[in-house]
Amino acid sequence: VARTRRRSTYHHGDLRNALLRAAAELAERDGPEGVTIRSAARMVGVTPTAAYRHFAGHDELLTAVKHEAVTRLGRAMRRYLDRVPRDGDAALAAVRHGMATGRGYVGFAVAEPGLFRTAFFRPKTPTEEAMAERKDDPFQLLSEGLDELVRVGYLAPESRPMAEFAAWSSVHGLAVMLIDGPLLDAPREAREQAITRTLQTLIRGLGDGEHGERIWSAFRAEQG
Amino acid sequence: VARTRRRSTYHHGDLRNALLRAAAELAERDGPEGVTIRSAARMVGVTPTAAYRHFAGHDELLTAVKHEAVTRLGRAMRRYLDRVPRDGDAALAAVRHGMATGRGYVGFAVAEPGLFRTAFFRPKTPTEEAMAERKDDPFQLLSEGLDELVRVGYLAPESRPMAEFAAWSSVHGLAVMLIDGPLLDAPREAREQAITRTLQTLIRGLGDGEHGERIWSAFRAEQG
DNA sequence: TGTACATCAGTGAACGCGCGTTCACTGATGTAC
DNA sequence: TGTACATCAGTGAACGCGCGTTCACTGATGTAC
Repeated sequence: VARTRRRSTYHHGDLRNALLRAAAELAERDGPEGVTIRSAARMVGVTPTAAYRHFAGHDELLTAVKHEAVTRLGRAMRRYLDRVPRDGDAALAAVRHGMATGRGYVGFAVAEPGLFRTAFFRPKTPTEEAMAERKDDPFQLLSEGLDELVRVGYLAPESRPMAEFAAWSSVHGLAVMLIDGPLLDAPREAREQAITRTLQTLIRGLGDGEHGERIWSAFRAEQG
Repeated sequence: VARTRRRSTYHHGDLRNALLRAAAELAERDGPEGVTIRSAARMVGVTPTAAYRHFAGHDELLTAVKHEAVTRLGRAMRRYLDRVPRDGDAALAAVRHGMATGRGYVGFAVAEPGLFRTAFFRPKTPTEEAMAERKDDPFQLLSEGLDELVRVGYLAPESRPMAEFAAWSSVHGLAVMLIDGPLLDAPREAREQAITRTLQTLIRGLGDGEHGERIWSAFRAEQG
C-alpha cells in the first residue's frame, strides 16, 4: 500500500490532508499503534520533518485520526438507522431503531476494526469532550434512540438515567468479542447469532412493565 | 518499583518465576505493552539474555503473563460468587449469582486494569484454547451461572444458546467503559450506578416468560 | 510588467531511545569414576 | 573423599530496527514597490 509516488512539485499543496488520509489508512490496517508520523510521511512521499509543518507532533496527528474514526463510526450508525422502515407504529419503530443503532455500531467495528479501535483509543482529552456536539456523534445517536424509547413508553422515564451505559457497554463489548475476542474465528453464522442474541437481550432488558412487554412481543413477532 | 537488588549468588535459582512475577507487575502497571523482556530482566537484576534460558522469546513471556492474568480474573470472580448468601430460594440465588459474576468481572477490571487488559490481549492462540478447562476459568464460571439460570427456570432452555456472548459482551463493555472509556473520570457514584444499571439490564434481558418475570420482580424487591 | 526580498513549505542528516535478539564468553554446579 | 570434566545458567557487547524530534538548510511562492 506504500505509494511513494514522487511529487513533481516541490510544494505539495495539500499536505495536511494527505497526511491525515494516509494516517487513517494506517489506522485502518493496523489500528492506533500503526499511526506514526514517519510511516504517514512515507506513504505521502514526503520527509517526516515536513509533517511538523502541519501537526505539532505525533499526538496531534493521532488525535486527528481518532476524530476522523469517530466521525466515520457515527456515519455508519446513521446509515443503518436510515434504512429502518418508517412504519405506522411508533413504538415498534423505536425498538427497531434501537436494534439498528446497535447493529450500526457493531457493523462498523467488524468492517473497520482498525478504525474502530482508533476511535476508542484512550480516554478523550477535555478538549475533545467540548466539541462532542457534532452531527452523527455516536453517543448522541445512542441517546436519541433511548429518548425515543421513553417517548413511546417502552422505557419508563425513571429508568432513563444510566441507560446509555447499559446500552453502550453491551454493544461495545460485543464489538470487542467479534474483532479481538473469542468470536473472532467463529463461523459466520455463530457471529450473526451472537449479535442478534446480544442486541435482543439488551433491548428486552431495557423494556419496562407490561406496556414494554407488549411492545417487545410485537417486535419479536415481526422478526418471525 | 525497579528493584535492581544485586544477587549474591551467580545463579539465581528461580529466575523463571522471578521474571514472571516481574512481568506481571509490569502488566499491572502498564498493561500488555509494558511487558518487555528487557524491563522484566532489569527488575530482577539480571541480563536480558538470561531470560532466554527460560522463555523462547518475548512472545512466550507475554503469553505466560496473560495466562496469569486470566487466572487472577477467575479467582476474583470466584471470590464474589462465594460471598453470595446461600438462601432458601434457588431461583433467587441463581439471579444473585449472575449479578455476582458480573460484579466480579468488572470489579477485577477496575481494581487491576493493566492485568485485565493483559488477560484480554489479542485472540487466544489455538494452544491456549486447549487448556481452557481450568478451575475458575472466567468463561467457565459464566457458563455455569447461565446453566443455573436455566435450571431454576429463569432462562428457557431454548434461549440458552449464545447467552454467554450476550452476558460477556455486556459485562466486558462495561469494564472497558470504566477503565478506558467515558466512565473513567466519572464520579464514584455515577460509576456505581452505571454498573448496577448495566448488570440489571442484562439479567432482566435474559429472563424468559412469566416465570422469569416473577423471579426478577422478587429479586428487585429484595434489592430495595 | 519587472524585480528584490520576505516568507513559506519542504529537505537531509543526525540525535537518542528502548526494544528483541544473537554471539562468544565465563562462573557455578553436579556427576562419574 | 577427591578430582576431572560436562553441563547449566548466567554475562557483556553488539546488531539492526523504527520511532519522535531537532537542526541548519534550500527551493518555491507571493508581495511591495
